[in-house]
Formats: sequence, C-alpha cells, structure tokens
Amino acid sequence: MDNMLEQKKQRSKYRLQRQSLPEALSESLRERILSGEFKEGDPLIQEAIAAEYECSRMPVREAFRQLEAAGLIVSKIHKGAIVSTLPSEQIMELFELRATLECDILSRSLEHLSDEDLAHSAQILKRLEVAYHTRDIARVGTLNWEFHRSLYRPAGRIQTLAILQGINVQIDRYIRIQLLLTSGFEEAEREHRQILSMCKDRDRQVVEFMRGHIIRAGHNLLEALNKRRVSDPAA
Amino acid sequence: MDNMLEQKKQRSKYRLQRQSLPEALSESLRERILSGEFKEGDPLIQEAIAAEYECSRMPVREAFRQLEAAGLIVSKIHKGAIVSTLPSEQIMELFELRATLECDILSRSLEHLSDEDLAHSAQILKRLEVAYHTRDIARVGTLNWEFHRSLYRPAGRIQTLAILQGINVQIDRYIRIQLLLTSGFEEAEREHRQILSMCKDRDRQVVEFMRGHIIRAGHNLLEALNKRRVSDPAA
DNA sequence: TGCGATCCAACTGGATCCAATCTACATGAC
DNA sequence: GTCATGTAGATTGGATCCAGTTGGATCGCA
Repeated sequence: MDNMLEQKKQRSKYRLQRQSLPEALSESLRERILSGEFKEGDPLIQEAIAAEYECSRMPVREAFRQLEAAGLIVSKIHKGAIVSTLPSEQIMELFELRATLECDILSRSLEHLSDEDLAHSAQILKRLEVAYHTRDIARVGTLNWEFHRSLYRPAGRIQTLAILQGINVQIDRYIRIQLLLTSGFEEAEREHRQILSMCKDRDRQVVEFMRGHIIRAGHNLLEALNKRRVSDPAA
Repeated sequence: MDNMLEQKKQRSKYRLQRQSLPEALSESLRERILSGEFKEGDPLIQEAIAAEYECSRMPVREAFRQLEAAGLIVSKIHKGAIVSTLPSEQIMELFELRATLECDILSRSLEHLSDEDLAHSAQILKRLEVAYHTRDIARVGTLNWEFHRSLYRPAGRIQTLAILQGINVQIDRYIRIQLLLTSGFEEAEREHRQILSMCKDRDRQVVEFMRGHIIRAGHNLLEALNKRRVSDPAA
C-alpha cells in the first residue's frame, strides 16, 4: 500500500484521503482475512474486534456490512459473522470470469497503451519479482494484481476494473495459500515477463496468452487447494 | 418478488428467511432509488429516513453501507450520502459488460436447459408482457432481469450470476427512466420472444443474437438519456 | 457595499445502554 | 440412562446520547 501516491497521481496534487473508522476497519480486517489470520469458517466476534482496535462495536458492525458486501464474510441474524468459504467450482469460476473480463479489457487497452504505461508496468513487475524471491507473500498477492491492473488501466473501463478488483479480493486469499503451500509461481513469473514483452510489441496474441495464463493459474491453485482440503477436512 | 417460493424450492421445505432491519431497509431504499423517488445527486439524510421508517439512525447507517457497496449511493465523511450518478460512458460500459458475461453464461446454459426451465422462462415472459402493457414500470424492470436470469440459471454459475445481478441493479433505474420517457420497448419485446424461441430450438446462434439484443438496448437507452441530460442539466 | 471572521444549527460519527436471541449446560421427568 | 425442558451466559440487534464536523448565516469592519 506504499504506492498509493503513484496511483493517485492523476488526481488533485494535494488531496488527503481521510477515511472513517468503519472504512479503515474493513480495510484492516480484509487484510487479516486475506493473510489467513482469520481462516475460512472462523467466527468474527464484534466485541473482540472492537477491543482489539480500542473502539466501540458500532464501527465494527458497519465494517462487517462492507466485508459482507465484498463477499469475504457471511453473517446470520443474531448469530454473528464468519469468514466465508468458496467451493472449488466457484473459485474456478472466478478464474474463468477473470479470463473473460481481463482478455476483453486487455484487448481494449492495447490500443491506448503508452510507453510510460509500459515503463510503469515493468517497474511493478520488478517489485513483484523481488517480493516473490524474498517470500513476502502478502506483497506478491498485492503486486500480482497491481501488475495486471497496470496493463488494463489505459482502457479506461472503470466498471470492468471495479468488478475485477472485487474478484481479485475474493481469490487473493487462496492465491496466498497456494504461495505458502507450493512454489509454483515460477511459471507465472516467466509468463508475466512474456506478457509484458508482447505488450511492448503491441502483439495482439497477448490477449489469448493472457487467457491461458489466468486459466493455468486457476488450475494450479485448485490442484494445490484440493490436496489441502482433502487432507484437512476443515471445509 | 412473489416467486420467492419457487426459487427456494430446492432448500429445506419450511425455511423462513428472517432479515434484519438494515437488510429490509436497504432493500426498500434500493427500490425507492430505482423507482426514481430519490434521483441522482439527491442527499439521503439519515435522520429523515429513520423517521420515515420509525426506527433509529443505526440500522439506517448500516443500510447505507450496503447501498454504497452496491454502488447506488456515495457517502463522504461528515457530509452524508447522495444518490450516485453514472456518466454515460460507464452506463454503456455496463451494457457491454452485460453483453460479454450474458453471452458467456447463456452459451454454457444452453447445454443444460431443460423443458421445465423453458416453461418457466415462458411464464415470466408472459408476465413481463402484461406488465409492459399495463405500464407497470417497476415490474417491467424486475421481470426483464428475471427473464434473462431464468435463461442463465441452468448454467450453475453462481458468481457470474451474482455479478450480473449487481450490474442489473445499477442500470435498472436508467432502464426505468427510459421506459417512462419513451416507449421503445416493443423492439425488445419482439427480441425476447425470438430469444426464447431460439432457446427452445437449442439454436446456438441465440448467443450472438443476445449480444445484439443487449447492445441495442444500451444504445436505445443512452439515446433517450442523453436527450434528457442535455435538456435537464441536473448532471 | 464588500470582505472576512465568528457563531450557530444541522448533521454525521462514535460510545454506551438496553432488549432480543442464541447456545450450552444443567435439571428433572419418564 | 435418555430425552425434553428450562435457565444462564454470551452475543448480536437497536435506541439513545454525546462529540465533532460542516456549511451557512450573522455580525463587524473597512
């Protein structure tokens, strides 16, 4: 999150984004769910969270509503909230959705991609590789999406990006689990470099290559995940 | 919403779905926004809403969080919430997203479409036509999406349907405005019948026909909307 | 009259309090 | 001993209360 400044560069120069407590809370809680601190099925007790952040239960409740809308938790009336669980088929469906939407947006983006955009992407890719080789899992998850997004932004498709962002939040935690379990990211790393290179050439075949990249990542993830889910019957 | 029972038929037979006040509130408020009672840019004052529903401001605040997550309102800290506004390009983008996702899911659905599914769709279409000819705008909006969804459900793509549902909520209010302004729905009505007929024949060309149907609807909507937006500079 | 500082009303944000509901354990009847 | 019922503790849902912010109105001054 230390690259906020770069991201906001097109906005007003001196804009300080204040956020309400519920927003800050939901951001922090989201990160803790993605990091695996709160696992699938874990109950989230309002009072405990409130105590941790030294605030009342009220902002916690509003944060829960946001997390629920993002699909990270499910809450039943008078029974509290638990971290949501996604069946394998739905995880794969999310990867297929990504494939569909990212191919579409990448195709549109190619026509507007400037050299500065590509330089920016290259920079993110470099940081992503550093994060991967220092085993900084959280940063790998963040930067992986950051890299993809940097390629799509020139398309100017705000709604598509928003949906993709939401999908990414949903699957990020599983990607992190995969990274913790296996080291099957080298393939993705090679592919990322090839994607960037093809984008530099404005080679339209990159669109179909991206589709394969995403679907392969999904399959790899599911394979690792299913191994874990049968051995650990927490699901 | 009177077909709830049908939809839940595969669940436990006697399940009563209680909902919390915030949920009920956000549902009601969403409907009021979609119906145009609250227009783009209108401020939503917590206290006023709470008074209307004879409850405290607390459940209203939680409902606002949900509506914000759905993209129907935007709230600034210490300045309250207003009904969100979508620029024309983003409305068209949402229609293009619909085209992409609905073609994909329809294609998958075709392989599982049973005769019962088709009978159900036909029934909805009939109700949709009744609603249109009795000028029941709210029902037209609801049933239009209901018809589309009934064709996609057999695909079993939960996440895709959830995203499409979200998109539909976003554009429903503009569809209703269009229905109020013009009567350009006859074309869509003809197309609906043709879509259903092609589905009955399991004709795969229905996928591309659906794409045209959605894109045409988007263009018609934007045309009507732009006329209104230049004459009424509320945006 | 025009500009600016100050004050006030309206509203939102957050804390605390009370009520409703669920869970688990204990008690008692058969 | 087992099953049903009752009850207490925990937890959430909703109301009320207080503090902080905003925006506009008012007043003062040049």
